[in-house]
Amino acid sequence: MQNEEDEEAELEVLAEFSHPVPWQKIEAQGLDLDYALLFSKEEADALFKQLEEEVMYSTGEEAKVQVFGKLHNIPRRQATYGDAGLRYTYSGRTHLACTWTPTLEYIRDAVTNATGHTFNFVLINRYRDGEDHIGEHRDDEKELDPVCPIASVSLGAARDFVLRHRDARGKRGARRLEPVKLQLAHGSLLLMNPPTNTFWYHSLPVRKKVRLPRINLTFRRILLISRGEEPANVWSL
DNA sequence: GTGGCTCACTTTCG
DNA sequence: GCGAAAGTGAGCCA
Repeated sequence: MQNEEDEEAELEVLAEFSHPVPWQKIEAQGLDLDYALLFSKEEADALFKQLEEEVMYSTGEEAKVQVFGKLHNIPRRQATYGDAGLRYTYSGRTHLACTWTPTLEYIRDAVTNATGHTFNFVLINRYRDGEDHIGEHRDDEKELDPVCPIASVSLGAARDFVLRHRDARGKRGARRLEPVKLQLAHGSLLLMNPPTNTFWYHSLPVRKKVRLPRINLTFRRILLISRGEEPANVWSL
């Protein structure tokens, strides 16, 4: 009897977030992605609005990066939230994660419900319009749990997302591997499964025609460091 | 000491 | 005008 009640309670919890998620699998050499629409338009609209009110983005020196000897403002806004005490470094600067907000916890739990994975950290990138962007990079830091995918939730304007194999980059790519291009929609979830981030770089290029903002949340699981004080290095997409 | 890697802006080309 | 690609260096790390 008790077991039946437990099962019922568990089903209620699951139902809170359960959406019929029709996953789309995207595969190439060393690349393994799952893409789905996680939130309805109405729910995504509401979440976007709440995040606009709740999220506190980095300012000042934390929002700058040195590239080729010159200091630039990063072409987007960034914030980090997560379990207490988690830290990360960005271009030589260490940041402390803010504690979860109710909206971030809701989205995190929805992602967990849809994927079966748990996350202790989220990097938030806000792209004001199509001029804001991020260059090619990988999220392959050793502090990330190697078996846990990185889950990317998109809210707001749809933006192109481009992946390129590491051997196809540079003046003359060693191998002819076509880039993989996706459009990340409002309310969508993209899972980057291992070993994608070992072999593939990803970027969010400039798109002049995009006039509206986009908020991207990349949920990760950072391994807790038992000794030493090395911070985790975390990027984005 | 050395080599690999990283970041965004500017310029060039199609 | 737009998008893609190349060229640009200081700092960090193994």
